[in-house]
Amino acid sequence: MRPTIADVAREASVGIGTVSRVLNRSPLVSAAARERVLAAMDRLGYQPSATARAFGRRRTHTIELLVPLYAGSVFLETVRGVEQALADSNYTLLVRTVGATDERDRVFDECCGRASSDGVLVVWMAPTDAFADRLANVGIPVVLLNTVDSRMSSVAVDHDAAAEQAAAYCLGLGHRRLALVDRLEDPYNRSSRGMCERGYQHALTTAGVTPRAEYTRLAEFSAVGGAAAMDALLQLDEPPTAVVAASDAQAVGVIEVARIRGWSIPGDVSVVGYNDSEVARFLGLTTVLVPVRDIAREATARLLGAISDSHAAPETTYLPTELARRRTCGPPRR
Amino acid sequence: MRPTIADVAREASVGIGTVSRVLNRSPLVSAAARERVLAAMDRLGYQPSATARAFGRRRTHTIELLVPLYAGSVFLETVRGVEQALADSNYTLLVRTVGATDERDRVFDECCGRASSDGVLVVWMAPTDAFADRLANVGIPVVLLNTVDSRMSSVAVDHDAAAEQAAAYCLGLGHRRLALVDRLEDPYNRSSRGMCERGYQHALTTAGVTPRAEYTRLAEFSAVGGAAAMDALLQLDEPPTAVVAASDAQAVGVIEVARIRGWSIPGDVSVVGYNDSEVARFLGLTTVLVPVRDIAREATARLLGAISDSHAAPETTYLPTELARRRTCGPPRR
DNA sequence: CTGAAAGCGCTTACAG
DNA sequence: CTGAAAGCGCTTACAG
Repeated sequence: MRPTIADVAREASVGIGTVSRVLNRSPLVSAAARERVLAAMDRLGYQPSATARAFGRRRTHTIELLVPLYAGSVFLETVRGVEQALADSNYTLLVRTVGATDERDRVFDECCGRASSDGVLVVWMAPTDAFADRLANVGIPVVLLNTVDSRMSSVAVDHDAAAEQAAAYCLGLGHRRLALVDRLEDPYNRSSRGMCERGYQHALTTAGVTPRAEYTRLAEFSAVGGAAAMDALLQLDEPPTAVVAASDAQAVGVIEVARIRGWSIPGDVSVVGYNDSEVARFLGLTTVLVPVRDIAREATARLLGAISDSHAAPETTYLPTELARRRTCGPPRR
Repeated sequence: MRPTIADVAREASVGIGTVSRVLNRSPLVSAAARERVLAAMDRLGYQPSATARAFGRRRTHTIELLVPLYAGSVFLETVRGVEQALADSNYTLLVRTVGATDERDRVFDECCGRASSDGVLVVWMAPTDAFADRLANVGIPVVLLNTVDSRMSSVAVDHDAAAEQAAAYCLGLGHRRLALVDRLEDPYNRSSRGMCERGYQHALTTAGVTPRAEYTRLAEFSAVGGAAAMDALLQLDEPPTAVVAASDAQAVGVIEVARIRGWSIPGDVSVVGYNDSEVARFLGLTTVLVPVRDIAREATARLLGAISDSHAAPETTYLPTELARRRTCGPPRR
C-alpha cells in the first residue's frame, strides 16, 4: 500500500495537520517539525494522493482544454503553451477534441455538467449561447483562445488587423489585383462571415483600390479548399496577381494549383499564408505569424488568475501578429 | 450549492446507498426506487461529483497520455482515437507533452509518482528502464503506441516490415539505386539504430541488390533533415533513382530539394513517405499509411482491459500498414 | 506553532 | 432489495 498522510505523521511523531501544512508550504510550521516531516516523507517515499487533495479542497486542480479538430497543427503548440503556464502550479491538463457541430454542443454541455475541472480553455471556437449561460451559472471560469466574445475573457489575435497587414503588404509591393481566399470565422456556423474579409477590404479601400466581388472566395479550411478557390481565380479574365489566404493549409493549395497551371511564384502570382506551420516555414511561404504558444500561455495565466480570484472581470487581450516575409511574394509583373 | 447525493436521497426518501446504486447501474435496486431516485435527480439537477467518486473508488478514472513533441501531426489523430475508445467509459483524458530528453525523464517520473491516473498511454516513445521498473512497482498499467518493448503491452506497426514494403515497391518498379532517408528509432537516444534500416536492407538483399552504405542516411526528423540528406544524395556520383523516407516530413524535404535541383518527380527520382499527413495527401505523395487512430483506439481498449483486470499479461499487437500509391513513384528512367 | 476532529461526497461491505 | 455506517486521504477551522 502507498503510505498515507497518517503514516507520515506517525513516522514523524506529529499530527496529520502538521504534515498537511508542510505539504502546502504553510508558514505555520516550525523548522524542526518541517525537517522531521520531510525526512519521514523521504523515508517512506510518500506522495500525496492528488485525488484526495482535490476532494479535500473542493477543487479538481484540473484545467480542461476544448479544441476543434480543424485546429490541426495549432493543437500541439497550444498544449505546449498551456503546459508551460501550468508548470509550477500543479494543475493538470485535460483534453477534449471536437469534431462536428453536434459534438461541439455535446462537449460544451458535458464540460459544464460534470464540472470536473476548475477552469476551461476554448481553442479557436465560438462559444454558443447555451454554453456561455451555463458556464456563468455554474461559475466555472473560461478563457477563449483566438476567438473573441464579450461575455468572457479571451486572448486572441486581431484577425482583421492581421489580414489588413497581409493585404497592405501586397498593395505596398504594387499589387492591385489582390484576391482573398478566406475561411469561415466560425467553421461550425455556415452563415458566419469570412474571418479576414473586413481587414482585407479595409486595406484595399485605404489604398484606394475598389474591392471586386470575384476576388473574394470563401473556401474550405484545407489545402483542397485553397486549391479549388485558386482554380476559380485563375480562370477569371483578369486573374489576381496576389492572393492572401486565411490559413497556411489553404495557401499550400493555392501554391500547388499555381504551380500545376504553370504560374511561377512569386513571378506570376504572390501568395501570403496565415498562421505559420512547419511546412509553410519549409516552403518559404510568406505568412502571418500567429503567436499560438504565447496565446496559450497568456490565456492559461489569465485562467489561473480567474480561478483564484473569482471576481476578475472578463477581459480581452490582443496579441500582435507579425508578417514573416519569405519567398512567395514579390512585385507584380508589369 | 450543487446538490449532493444526500440531497437526492432525502428528496427521494431513500438512503444514499440506494442513490449510489442507481448511479452505478447496480441491479440491486427495485424499479420503483430507481424511478423515484431518477426523478429526484432530475428535479434537483443533480450531477455526481467526479472528484468524490474518484476518491471513493480509489480510482481516478483518468488516463494519461504522454506524447513527444516530434509526434507532430500524429498527436491529434491519436487523441481522437483515444477519445473514441473512451467514449462510453466515463474515463477522462489527461495529456502531457514531452520536449527534450530531460523533460521526458521528468515526465516519466512524475507520471509514476503522482499516480494521478489509472493507466498510461505512451506515444511513439521508448520507455526508459527506470520508467518500466517504477510502473511495474506502482502497478499502473501502461500501453505503448507504435513502440515495442517486451516488458509491456504495445500496439504498433512493424516499422521494418513497413520499410520493406516501401522498398520492395520501388524495387518492383525497377529501381536498383534505392536510398533510405532514415530517422532514429528513438529520437531521445542518439545511439539508437535507424527505424527503417533493417526492413530496407532486407528488401534489397531479397531482391538481390547489394546495399550501399552511401545510400543510407540517418537524418533529422523534419523537412529540413530530409532536405539535407537529399542534398548529399544528389551529389553522389551515382545518385539514387528512388528514395524511401522514414517520415512524410522528411519526404517533403526530399521532394523540395529535388525540385530545386531540377530533378522531376517521379521522372528522375521516385519518393516514398511514411505516415500519411494531410500535406502528403495533398501533394500526392506515395506513402506508407500508418493507422494512427486505430492504434490509439486499440491501445486504449487494451489499457482499459488492463485496468479492470490487473492480471492481463503484456501483449504486443501489430497492425498492418498499407502503401498509398500516389504520384511520386514511377519506374526509373533508362 | 500544533494536534484532535469534523468534513468533503461518494462507495461498499454489512446486517437485515 | 435497502439503509445505516465506516472508510477513502486529504484540508481546514478550532482550541490550545
